[in-house]
Amino acid sequence: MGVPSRDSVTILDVARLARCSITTVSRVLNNSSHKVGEETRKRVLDAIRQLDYRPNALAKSLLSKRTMTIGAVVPDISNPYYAEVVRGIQDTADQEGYTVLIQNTDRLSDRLLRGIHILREKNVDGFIFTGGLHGMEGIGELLCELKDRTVVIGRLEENLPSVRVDNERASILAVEHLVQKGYRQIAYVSGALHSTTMVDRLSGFRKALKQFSLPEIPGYIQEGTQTLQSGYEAMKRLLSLPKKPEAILFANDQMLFGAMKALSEEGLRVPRDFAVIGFDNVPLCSYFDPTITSIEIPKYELGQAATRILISLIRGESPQTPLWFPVRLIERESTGKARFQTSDREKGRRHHGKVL
Amino acid sequence: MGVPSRDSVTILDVARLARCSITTVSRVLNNSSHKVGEETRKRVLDAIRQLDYRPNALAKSLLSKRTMTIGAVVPDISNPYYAEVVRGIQDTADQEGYTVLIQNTDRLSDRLLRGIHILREKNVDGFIFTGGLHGMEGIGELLCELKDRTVVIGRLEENLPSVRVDNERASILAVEHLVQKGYRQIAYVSGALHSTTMVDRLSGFRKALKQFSLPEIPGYIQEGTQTLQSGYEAMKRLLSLPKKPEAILFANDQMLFGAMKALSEEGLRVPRDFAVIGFDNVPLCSYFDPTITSIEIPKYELGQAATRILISLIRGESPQTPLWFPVRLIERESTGKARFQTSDREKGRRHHGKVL
DNA sequence: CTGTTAGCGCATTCAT
DNA sequence: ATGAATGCGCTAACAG
Repeated sequence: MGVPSRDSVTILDVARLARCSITTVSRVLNNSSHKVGEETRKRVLDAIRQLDYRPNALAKSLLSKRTMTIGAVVPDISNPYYAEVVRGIQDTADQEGYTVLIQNTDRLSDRLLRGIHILREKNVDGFIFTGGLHGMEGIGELLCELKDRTVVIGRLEENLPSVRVDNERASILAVEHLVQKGYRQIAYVSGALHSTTMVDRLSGFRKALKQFSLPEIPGYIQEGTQTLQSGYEAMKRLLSLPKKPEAILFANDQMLFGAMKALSEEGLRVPRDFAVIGFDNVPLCSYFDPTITSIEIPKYELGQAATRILISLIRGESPQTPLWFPVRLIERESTGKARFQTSDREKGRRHHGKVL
Repeated sequence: MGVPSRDSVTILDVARLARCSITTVSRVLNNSSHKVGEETRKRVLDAIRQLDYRPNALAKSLLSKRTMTIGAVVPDISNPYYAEVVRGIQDTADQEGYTVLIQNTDRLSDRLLRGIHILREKNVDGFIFTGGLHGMEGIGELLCELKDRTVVIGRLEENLPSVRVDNERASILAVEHLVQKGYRQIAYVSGALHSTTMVDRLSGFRKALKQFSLPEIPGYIQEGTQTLQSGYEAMKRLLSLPKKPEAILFANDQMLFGAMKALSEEGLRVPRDFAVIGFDNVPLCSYFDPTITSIEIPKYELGQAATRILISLIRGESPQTPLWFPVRLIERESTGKARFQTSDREKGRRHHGKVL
């Protein structure tokens, strides 16, 4: 089926084979409201099939000013968190006939700018930004220029359409959970603070300490870089503190997993010696030993919603925004009973050091 | 800087402001070999800046037949393995001024077809395929049509330019390592066999058994689906076997991690009770407890090389292909000494059941 | 050195 | 019901 067609079958070729004008071909192609004779239509359809004709999206776009392409600017596609968000974007875009162009920034402001530049040059119909740069200069006005075709996941820029999760509240939720479980000396391992998400999670943690009248002990807030290694290192620092925490909240699961290694190296166990809780609820959480309590962020859904909003923006509609997404705490073993909680008799034995 | 320009500044606007013809503008834009007067050039450059003019890639492409876009067809971008490959593709493409359009197939043949269709319609200059569908019909001739602008990572189709790793040899390497460590009852947990990669890893395992004169014991080859859960389940099945294996090779690290949970649920430990070895060498391997021996696949480099080859193909060159990439075995604790190997006195106590 | 012109492939007036 | 002509923004022949 299909002639060994050269790649450049144009609408003109079809018209010739169907013995009609390109206008007519165009009409059956886009089933235009203009009436086309049954006879002719059939001939056209036939010609299209025979030639394996596919309309050239470029030419169409040049005319219509719409490329049916949206641009997504993300920190790093190989980061599982963003990979999931992007998948949500792609699937949703695909359903609506859009295609997605991705730019990685590695959280570098010049790469962000460059990414936007490239996407504009490629005439994308709209933009989705995620992985906000905290405190980045100059980006604001640039984005405002694109206000009518941009959606932000998070809060890169206040007055842009956006899709969000309440990271502050999520941290509070986590601390509340720990408090209910009887933990009071709570430490926090933050991610790098150039992301608004990480800024919010940290400030949520601080608010929670206040709210539950917990002490903020010096050294109990460590900053990592979202990586396994940085979690490992942060944990080492926490372990070297004179007064060790009872529970630790990590700004993402990766750092938590890194920290687990630091713990096992010292013969310490979770939740016996420490309670830990993570952020993101990656699949491994339910397969780790012990299973890990974590705050679930609806990554795929964020991408999906952002795309839906963007497309409706492109269509000239006025979608509701910002759209808030709920976060949930998934309780697992890692925040179970600690040794010092097993019985009243053991009270006071808390910090007598590890037991082999 | 920059007038609040409507988004439709064309080359004509620039020409008018610079009081010259669009040709001249075009010339300074692409620093054409045609000489342009210093005076004029300056005026043009100025106009461009004032109007914040950016050439329309669409129009350019329509003319040049080149979109500076390449299409990548992958199983699933949210799979960390492919996310890494894609990052290699994107970075390399970006360096060369190309942009990347990604299509996810979820390993469904109709989505593969659809993906190719979309990419052709968008006039990508070339294709990269990865995550080969094993035994897929009809795709061969379609791909051959695109032979001069397609690179395959793996072996989707034999006679296409490609970048490969020797997955068969990798399995043999793994088994060899286990044999050297003194293990002989070796089981294998495969991934889903619709991917050529998984087919090769399995056949490599079988070859290795022969090569080292090891027994292929019934039930010692399990098939999973690359997920944590399927690894967990496969391990459960292995544990229910009358004669349990001494060592297990997993076709990817995810399944191995899932299996670790099954082991710990039974109070079994690695490498004390079982040696395990994975594929892919994901970062977590060095942070897990115990650290995991794994076969490293140069994912990023594969994407990078495929892109380089594709671009040189597009340029009409004749790059060397197929290009083979080496695999390495990264030895860690998970293939260390087993209990039955600790001393000669313990010989014969091998399968006396677990010890708490 | 600079400008005029002719398309690239298509959708869309406006005629017929 | 059908077609001829126009132009989207740009580059490349081809004149001057």
